[in-house]
Amino acid sequence: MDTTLRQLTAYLAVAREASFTAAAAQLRVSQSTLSRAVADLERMLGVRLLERDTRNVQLTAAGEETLRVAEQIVDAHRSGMKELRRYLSGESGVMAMATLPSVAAVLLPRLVSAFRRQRPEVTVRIMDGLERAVIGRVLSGDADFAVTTIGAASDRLDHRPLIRDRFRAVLPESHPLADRDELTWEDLATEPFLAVGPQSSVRRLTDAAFAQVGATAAPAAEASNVATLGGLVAAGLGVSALPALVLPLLGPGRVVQRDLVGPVVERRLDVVVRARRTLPPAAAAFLEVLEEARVDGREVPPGASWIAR
Amino acid sequence: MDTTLRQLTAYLAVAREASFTAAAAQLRVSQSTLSRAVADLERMLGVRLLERDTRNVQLTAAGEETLRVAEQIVDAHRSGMKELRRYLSGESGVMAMATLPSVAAVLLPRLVSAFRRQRPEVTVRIMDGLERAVIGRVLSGDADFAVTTIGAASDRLDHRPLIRDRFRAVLPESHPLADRDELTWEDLATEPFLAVGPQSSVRRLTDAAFAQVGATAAPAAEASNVATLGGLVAAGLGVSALPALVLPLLGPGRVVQRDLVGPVVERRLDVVVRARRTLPPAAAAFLEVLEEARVDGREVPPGASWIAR
DNA sequence: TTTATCCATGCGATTTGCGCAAGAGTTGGC
DNA sequence: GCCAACTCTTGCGCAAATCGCATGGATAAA
Repeated sequence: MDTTLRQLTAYLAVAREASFTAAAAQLRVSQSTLSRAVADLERMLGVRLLERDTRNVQLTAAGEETLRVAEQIVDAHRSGMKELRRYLSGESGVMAMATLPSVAAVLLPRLVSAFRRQRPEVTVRIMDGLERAVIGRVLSGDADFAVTTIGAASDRLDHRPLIRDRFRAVLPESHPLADRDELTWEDLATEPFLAVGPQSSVRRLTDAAFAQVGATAAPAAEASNVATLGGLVAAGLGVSALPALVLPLLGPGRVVQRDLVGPVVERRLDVVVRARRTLPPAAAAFLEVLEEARVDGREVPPGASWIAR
Repeated sequence: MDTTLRQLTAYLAVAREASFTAAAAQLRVSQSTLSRAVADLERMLGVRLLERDTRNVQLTAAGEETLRVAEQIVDAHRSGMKELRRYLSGESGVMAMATLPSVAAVLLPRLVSAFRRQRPEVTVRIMDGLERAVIGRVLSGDADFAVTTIGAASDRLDHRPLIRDRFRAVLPESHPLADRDELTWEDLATEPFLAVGPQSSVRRLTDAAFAQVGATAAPAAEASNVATLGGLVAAGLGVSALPALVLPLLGPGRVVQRDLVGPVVERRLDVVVRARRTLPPAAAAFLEVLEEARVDGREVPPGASWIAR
């Protein structure tokens, strides 16, 4: 047989109070319960821990040592469980997410800031990359979840829509088409087109949109970095089309943006998690913040400050 | 309600083995017991810890964290109780004793060495001093016990005889009385007497012995340090009488020792402990060594190596 | 399709835990 | 010197927890 936490806790209280009666009041059990618990502990250890006459309770040398050990054990239990409960409630721990660079740079800062104010002890880990890499992070478990476009379904992943992000046209400030409030993909097809790199999920969508209106010309230039793209547009090399969320990353160049229709093209950002896996509590808490922010199903407005509330 | 060690241990085994059946075999309980214990733990924490289909048992993120915490707690209990049992058996801990300088220097070294060989992890603390200080150490609890003469009984102390230590005469090598094999206190009374300091328990006995033979002269000199006394005797300033155990401390001077009778005077060294107090296990173990060394009631022989065996 | 394996659960027996109340011993006041 | 008050111990009975057995349901392997 081995000692139980119950016994150690009982002994601890009695030894600290130097009284069975006082300890019983403190633990809200009857005094006889403690008498038995201590007697059992003594029997199991084979030593007298408390020297008790009817007036005083006094620790023996063995009792002192047992007190120290009992304190360690009970405290390890108490603090361990407390820590665990904080983890389970999402108050502490690590929240690891993977997402596209635009989401990471534009959407997350305010949300993370709000989340950290709510749960200051959660470590937030953000890994950004292109869709393929982001999905890979989730599949490998590096990330608890992702916010990303998702090209192909997988039975190893679950996903649900989070936000719709509409493409807008991007033109040099002085471009003739900049007069109009609204452009079409056919309008863009008449101009040299500046595209993002072929790995980007955005590229898939622009290619598809042009194909839909029967335009097949290759891009005039490609840049994987959006700021570079912004610079090229500002320099008058051509026009582009990008999701609203990406626009703040265009950089300091003088460009203008316009509504883009015919057709309206959106990319959909989903929350992606591993199938049949429960999220770590801190990550679940972050997802709540994410979805509570009324982002759900909403479209990203043209301005960048849409999440300000 | 709070988690019990039973539950944590059960979860630990299941999580480590990733199998209820294997864990049950390891813990030698039925598989249903573990199934319940884990379910209870999950219910109390309000989280699913193990994702189990009929083929695999897999930890959730919460399960991983719980595993870490459970390991800490169970390990703290296991190692704490192990340490405690070692302390209680006297294998570890501290043995603190107080004793007279002669005992400390002459009697203890061999005993402590034997004891340390037997129990290498016990710290031995020896405090030496004169009787009054030694007794004080025991009363204050600084020392677990003492080996000392004990002048006055106290109801706060228990004591039992350990060893008898006979006084012997000490003379300059070339002294006329050195011819004889055996001297009397009357013989010594005819010579200048070199006494130990008035605080020493030895002094009480020499004074009493001289009084018994009707000699009342004051000592020719006093020295609290026995080596000093030895030097004085060697220099021919007079003679002395000291317990056999003290003689090895006389120092390098050329002195001789002789049996001393008329009357035979002994000091008795007792083991002194606090009344109504249990000894720390390590101290009790040392006392056993002390009393097992067949010292009990024996007289210190003239040579210093009497304990060599 | 059958078989084997694994976890969950109903059931009954046993053990454990608990409080009440009485007992025993000591202190302090009258 | 006796009694009242206080404290720990212990007998007893009840309630709850714990356990193992046997069974059921589900799935993977043969």
